[in-house]
Amino acid sequence: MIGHTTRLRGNDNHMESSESGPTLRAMPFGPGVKEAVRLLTAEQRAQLLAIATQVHLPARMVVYREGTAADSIFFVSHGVAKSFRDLPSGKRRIVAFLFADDVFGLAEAGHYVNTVQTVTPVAMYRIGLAELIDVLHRDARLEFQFLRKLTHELRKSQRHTVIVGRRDAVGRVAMFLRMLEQHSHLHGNGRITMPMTRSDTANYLGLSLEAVSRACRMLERTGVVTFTGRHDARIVDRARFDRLVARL
Amino acid sequence: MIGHTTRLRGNDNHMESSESGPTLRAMPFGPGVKEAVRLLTAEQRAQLLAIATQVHLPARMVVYREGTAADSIFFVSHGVAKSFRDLPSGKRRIVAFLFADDVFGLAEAGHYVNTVQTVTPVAMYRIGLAELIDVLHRDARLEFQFLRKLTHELRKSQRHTVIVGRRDAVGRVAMFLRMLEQHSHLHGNGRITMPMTRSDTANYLGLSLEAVSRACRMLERTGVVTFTGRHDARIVDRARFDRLVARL
DNA sequence: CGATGACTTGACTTCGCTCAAAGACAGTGG
DNA sequence: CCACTGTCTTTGAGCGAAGTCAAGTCATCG
Repeated sequence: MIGHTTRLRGNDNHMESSESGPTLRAMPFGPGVKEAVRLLTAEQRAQLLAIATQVHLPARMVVYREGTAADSIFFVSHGVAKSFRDLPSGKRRIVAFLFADDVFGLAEAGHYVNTVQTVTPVAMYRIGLAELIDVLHRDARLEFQFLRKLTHELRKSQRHTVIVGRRDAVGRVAMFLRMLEQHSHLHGNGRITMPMTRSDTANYLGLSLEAVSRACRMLERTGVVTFTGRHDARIVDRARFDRLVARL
Repeated sequence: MIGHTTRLRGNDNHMESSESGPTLRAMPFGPGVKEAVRLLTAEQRAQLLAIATQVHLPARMVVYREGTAADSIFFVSHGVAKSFRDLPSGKRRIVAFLFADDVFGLAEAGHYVNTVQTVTPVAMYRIGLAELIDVLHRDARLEFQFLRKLTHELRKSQRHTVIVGRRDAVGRVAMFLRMLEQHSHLHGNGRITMPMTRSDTANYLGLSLEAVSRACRMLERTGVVTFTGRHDARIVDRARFDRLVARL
């Protein structure tokens, strides 16, 4: 089910330097914090690490295919993947991009509903479904963090629906850039990395890849964004950019 | 925050004939069952009932508004509501329709993210957020059912995104009818009730209401569906209907 | 350095949106 | 019980924006 993988057992106890177990990131329910934060405590991460297998995949590898029996769920620790469905017409709809601190692999009726494929090289943790459920049944606090994460994902999906519902291509691309910016805001100040292809972007936004290309060119021509290389953008005119995003 | 309501305390213990507390409906993770089922046991429902307030609302009432402080979550027991956001342009996007056994009111940073308004008269349970979290922290099994429900909602939202991503109006309307059919399959055999207006349907599908109207007329003219009254449809030619749904 | 795949650009078509007006329905009050 | 009225819905004409088809350019990796 999984392609070629390099497996490192994560259960030889003590945490590694940069990696100390699966993580989740989400917006909290309550007031106060207004952006997504890491949800799990060190102990909770250790608890998950104990039943996890670390997996490294190169770019463009299929993690699992739609319809196959689901036995594991996955936690992204580094890299980007895409979750999609191929439609009868041959078109492909990307349902979500998966970044660090995201979970994927939640089944329906025992089978995965989407196909997941890496976009960049990805480091992730794999946990058997049965083991995870077992842990969750024992630890309500930990389970609650999953509830928060799922709620967060639901909102993201709803936002995605709103984006796709827009009529204008430039607006959709602008919203997409804004979304990516938040995921790569480690770089700071308008620098955005778009690891995925134009085709992936189009499939995510419900546009043709030509329309995405034209929209990007338009953003550049009007001086709102500059592209330094195909996968690196930079917001130049933040005010006009925000106006494009809001105008829907 | 809530409009005019008729409140019946749900915590005078013993269950009423038809209503014995909040419910959830979702597709299970594991194999076997292939459709959404009721998730909660009688004891779990009673447990929630103990902290719930029953609320009855007439049609077109706002339950809560986007951006207001979130202190409760709601369980629909009967009727239909819509969850939407009003966009800067004045357009409205309906993010979900809420049916019996659905939950709504999950907050983000202490505030509701969408506005919820009843479409038909709605009977529902209201539970204080603090009380619910308290119960969930005490009962991992119950909490797990919420996890299943949330996962189910995430899938529905993803499907919604795919629908909205379609280009053709008739296909989108057909998928919408199929969705409604599953929610009213109690009636059985192609009879579908559409409680919402054309305008609501349009806002849900990302179409203009004229486009929805034309699509319905088209479906009728080509003999795929018949409309007996504005809010009642019936699938006549199932084969061609399925082909319309699939052709995307 | 050459080839494959990704991206851009252009011409033409299509389909849904906008604007506009007329037709059905449901709830209200006489 | 029925006419009235506001809302919801249908239908039409014209326009614009994105899709499709078709070349041509660029980059990336062997």
